[in-house]
Amino acid sequence: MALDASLERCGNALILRRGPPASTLLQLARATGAKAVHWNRLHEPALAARDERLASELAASGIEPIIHDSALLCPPGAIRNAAGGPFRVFTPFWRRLRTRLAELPAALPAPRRLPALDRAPMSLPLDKLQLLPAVRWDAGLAQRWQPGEAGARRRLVRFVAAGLAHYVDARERPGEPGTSSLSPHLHFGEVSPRQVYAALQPLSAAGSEAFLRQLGWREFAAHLLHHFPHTASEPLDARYAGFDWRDDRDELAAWQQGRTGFPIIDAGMHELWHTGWMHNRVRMITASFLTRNLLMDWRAGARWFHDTLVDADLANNTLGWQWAAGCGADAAPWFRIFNPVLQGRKFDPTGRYVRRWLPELAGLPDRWLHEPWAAPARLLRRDTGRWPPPLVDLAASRARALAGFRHHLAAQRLRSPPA
DNA sequence: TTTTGAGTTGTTCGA
DNA sequence: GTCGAACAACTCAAA
Repeated sequence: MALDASLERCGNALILRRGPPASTLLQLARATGAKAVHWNRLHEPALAARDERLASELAASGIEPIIHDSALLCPPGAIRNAAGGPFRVFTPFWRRLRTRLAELPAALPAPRRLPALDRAPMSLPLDKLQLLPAVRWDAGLAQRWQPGEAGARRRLVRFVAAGLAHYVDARERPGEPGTSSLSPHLHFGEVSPRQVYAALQPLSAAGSEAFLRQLGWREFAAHLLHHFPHTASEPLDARYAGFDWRDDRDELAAWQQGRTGFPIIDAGMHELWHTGWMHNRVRMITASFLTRNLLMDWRAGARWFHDTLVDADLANNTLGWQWAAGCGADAAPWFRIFNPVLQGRKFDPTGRYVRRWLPELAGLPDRWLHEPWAAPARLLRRDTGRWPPPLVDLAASRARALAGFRHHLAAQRLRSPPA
């Protein structure tokens, strides 16, 4: 209840209600004599449409809707290419957005006082909202995250002071705390990208530009979903619309539960399950594995990530999965298939990440850590002996994917030859 | 207006 | 062991 605590410090309190947005807010506005309702704009298409309806219903009842823009550095409709259309390639998009950052209005501080009402309206108790799952799978999340503005602020300050200088090198190594871990806080609006931009000033520290560029990806994802709202469920690259993805429930479950036999994949899926978060490098490796080595529909992977990530964000998730599957804007080319053994060796060379999430492999020497099936039998102790054999053969599954994509794209060309 | 070059995140193969 | 080529096709902006 971090928000309630913040409001209390301003001399006020949070009021919880449950019901259809317009009628619930109208009732509350009448009970308190409010003349206006303020909120921040959301850009996810369904939520933007809901809020637009809400605004017109409030206005029709004489309550002024006042909408603020704090979720993004720049509203998605505002960035256009020379032809007036949306960008579909990141770098030109980022160059354009980058030139506009200096003109951003500064982030305002939170108000010190919010005068309390004479008669406090009724609030539902928090547990009435039933926000927590009946089966408490979420115990590990509380250890990793501190929700609320204070937790977000602390993370931002610590990252700028200690993380930024090593960001360029450390951000690719999942075994080290090299990234900001701000994603859930940004998603829930506990810190705004403009506050992050302000905290990075004067942008002279090593890593500032590289980190800012990652905020640029967040903007690009929102930009794409805004201009191409169908991409949450359909590929942006229409050539892939009819691709015949495999559908194997057992293999999907093995991937979800981290039982593929590939340590970097399984470590990632365990990290996701236990903390609600996964390092970005490992998101790419696990997504490449599902969509290419297992040749399964990116939407199945996107759904799992959306259900398990604490930073689950429709725009970012869609961009990431379509990138990995090769069917999005500026996507990985179809022939780029990550090899989980090479990726593991390259980005987790000392095995810190794999050993943290897969303790049964902790005793294996670095040399074999990313391919336990190839280790000499004398090194496999009883605990590592139960390690599942690889779910697929890497070379064969790679060849299957390449043949499948090549065949599909050739058939597409026959159907619709280039103009 | 047309041409040209670059573009987040790789792997494999053969010289 | 190292290195370059091949693996395609398309967007965008600068020249």
